[in-house]
Parts: sequence; C-alpha cells; structure tokens
Amino acid sequence: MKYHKIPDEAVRRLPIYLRGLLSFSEQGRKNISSHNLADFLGINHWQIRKDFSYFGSFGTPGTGYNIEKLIRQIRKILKLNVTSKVSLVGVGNLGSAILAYPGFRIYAYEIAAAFDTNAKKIGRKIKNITVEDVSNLHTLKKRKINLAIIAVPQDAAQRTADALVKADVKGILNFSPCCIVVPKKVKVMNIDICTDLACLAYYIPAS
Amino acid sequence: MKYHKIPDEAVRRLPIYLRGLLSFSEQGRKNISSHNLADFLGINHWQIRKDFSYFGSFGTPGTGYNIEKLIRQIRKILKLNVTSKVSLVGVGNLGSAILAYPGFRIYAYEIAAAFDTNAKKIGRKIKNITVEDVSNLHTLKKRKINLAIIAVPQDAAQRTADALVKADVKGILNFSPCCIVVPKKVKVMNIDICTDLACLAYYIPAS
DNA sequence: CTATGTGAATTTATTCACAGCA
DNA sequence: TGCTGTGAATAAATTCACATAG
Repeated sequence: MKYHKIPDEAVRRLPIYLRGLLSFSEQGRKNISSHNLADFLGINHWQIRKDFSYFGSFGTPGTGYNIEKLIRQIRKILKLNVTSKVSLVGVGNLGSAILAYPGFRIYAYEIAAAFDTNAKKIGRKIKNITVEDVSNLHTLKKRKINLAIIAVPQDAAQRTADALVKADVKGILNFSPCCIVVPKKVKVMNIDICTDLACLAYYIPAS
Repeated sequence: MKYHKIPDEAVRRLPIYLRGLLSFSEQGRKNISSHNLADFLGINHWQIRKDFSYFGSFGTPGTGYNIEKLIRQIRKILKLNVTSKVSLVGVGNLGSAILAYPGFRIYAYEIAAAFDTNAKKIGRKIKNITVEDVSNLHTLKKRKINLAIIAVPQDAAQRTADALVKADVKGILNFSPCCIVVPKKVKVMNIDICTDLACLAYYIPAS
C-alpha cells in the first residue's frame, strides 16, 4: 500500500534509517523522535520526517515514532521481511571478504551460492558455501536466486554479467571497476573504491 | 568558457568518465564523441556534454573530444595528476582485499600505510606495506597522508575515525556498516554492501 | 510544550531543443 | 552532415514554516 512513489534519494536513505533504528531497538528503546535519529545518523530531522511521510504517517506528535513499527515498514518496502538469497561470483580476495562479511544478517541477506573459475577453489568450502564452477551459473534460475554480486577481475565482468542475465538474475551489485551492459529490466549498482576516493579528493581543499 | 561550480552529481560521474576515456585511450583512439562515450558507459550523451561544459569547452563539433586533453583536465579537477597516498585501517578480510586491489594505479592512488590492532598482524608485510599498530595513527600527519580507508569492525569505527581526525586526515572512506561522526571539515563517504543490495531489491519487481 | 506531517518555496539536477562550428 | 555547447524548460530533491495532534 503505497501512498506516493518514494523518491530515489529517499530509497537510498531507507537502509541507513533501518540500521539506526535497529541499533536503538537493540538498546531497548521503544520510541524515537526524528531529532534523535537525525543526530545519530548525521541527517537533517526534517529530511527524515519528509522521507517517512512518503510511505505513511507513523509518528505520534510529542512522542516520536514507534521504532518496531517503523522497522517493520521499512523492511517491507525494501523486501527485507523475508531472507533474500544472493549469489557471489568470484572468490578471490574481495569475494572471500564478502563471504566473511558479518553484516548481511541484519538485512536478511544470505550468500547462498559462490562461483569461481579457478579449479583450486572449486569444491572448497568457505563459511558453509561450496564454491562452484561458473559454468553452473545457469542453475541460479532453478534455485530462485535473483540477486548477484560480481567480484571478478575487470576483463571477466561483462562475460559474468551476461551469464547472470541468462540465469534470470534481476539485480547485480558490481564490484568490478568497469561498466557492464545489461538489458534494462536488470538493475545494476556499481561499487568502486576509486570512484569514491576520487570524489573525496575533489572536496578536500588543497593543502 | 564560463567558470561554474561543478554540481555534486557531475563530480560523481567524473571518475566514471575518466575510466571510460582511459579505456579508449589504451585502444589508441584520439577522439571520441559524446555519443560514443555515452553508449560505452550507459549514460545519456547530453548529460556527458553538459557535465563537460561545467569545466570548459573541449570538443570540436563534428569530431568530438580530444581524449588526452579531457583525461588531463578531469585528472586535474579530481587531483589525480599526482600520486595520492592513502592509509588503511583494519587489515582483516576486507582490508587485505583492499591492499591487494589492483585498481588504484590508474587513479594514481597508493596505499602508503596500513594499521591494525591485532599483534599477530602488526609487523607483517603485505604487498610491500608493513602493518603498523593503530597507536601509530598519529604519524599520518607528519607523513602527509590525508586520506584514509576504514575497514575495521563496526564497534571500532568511531574510535578509528576520532584517531584519524586527530591525525589531521581530511577524507575518510568508511567501509564499516555504521555512521561515523566527524567535524564538518572532514569529508566522509560510506560504502556498505547491504545498503546497495537493499536499494537493488527495492527496484526489482516482485516475482 | 514537544514533535509530527506536509504544502509551498527554494535549490539543484536533468532533459530538451537548437544555434553554430568543422 | 555530424557533433558540440548552452540557454531554457522540466523534473526532482531539499529546505522551510507552520498548522496540528498528543
């Protein structure tokens, strides 16, 4: 039940709000004002209220927001109310780090499959996941895994993306430092350390 | 040629343009049209022209842009024309992957120092970098390293940020899944896999 | 008196349309 | 004809101000 289309920029902030709310929830708090949350997250309080208003009225004037209610709602919007399976392609340094990353749990993500081309890695078990040959990527469709993380070297990125698209994957998180081309129906997000470092550098006054 | 402030969103795209241009340059091309670059990067051609127009007129109608000239200009804007030293705090799974990451070179970034708290890691040499004790973070000021990457567990993130600020670091790339609070003069960018995964999920139609 | 929710104002970014140059 | 560069139009996001509810 959507009241409005939630603006893209607000969607980007929802996971951040969720993290903050979970943190307060763990401390046993029941309610929080937009002001408190704003201070905690380093975001403006009116921005938070505006964002929440896009999907309904949850707050109580004078008291603030019911934390659990808000968590439930954000989880629903971001489809985090059920565990989502994610596949990982590329179990090198970065891929291994992703497999070991402890932060997926609170967002209900589960790395359910890992792939590599390296014969030495295939068959190895890392964190309960057996590394498979990339030629098995097509099995993702049957296994209903429609999110994937690409952590392969740059020259294998497009090839990997093509295979993922064929396997009916709907969303790709691309860690390779290059653009990948996919059909419009597939959503891609890129993460590149250097891109972010470069932006940082731009905003730092010359010393 | 008017002097405009480059919009934030355009700054975010500059590193992407640079990557594309370098790729064409390696292939020996001298010129490229906004159309060609747009197709390659999956960005609109008018967006590219508009962005370039913020920092000057470089193109030749009918021919396109001189690739080398453009590369030089973008590098200058992003301060990538000289090597920038970056420090890394946290040499766990993720930190090790960052140390091994081969992509820093083309952006002229160099991991020049690495820190950890784990006695077993301190003193170890990884990729020519000797891991130091985090108590040495204050030396960054003397060493004129003013960019840092935080790759420590969540509960150590704020502590690490505080130490970095004390060491006069001006820009922080935070991989810890939490918000860190720093003085306004310090620029922070956050990278969080789950945040991006969650956005992906939002845009994928329910199946 | 505190804190939400939201229209309206403002700022910022994207897209268009086309004049003008090679 | 092909492509740039940029004002103008449109769209989107942020910020503000305040009516309103507990």
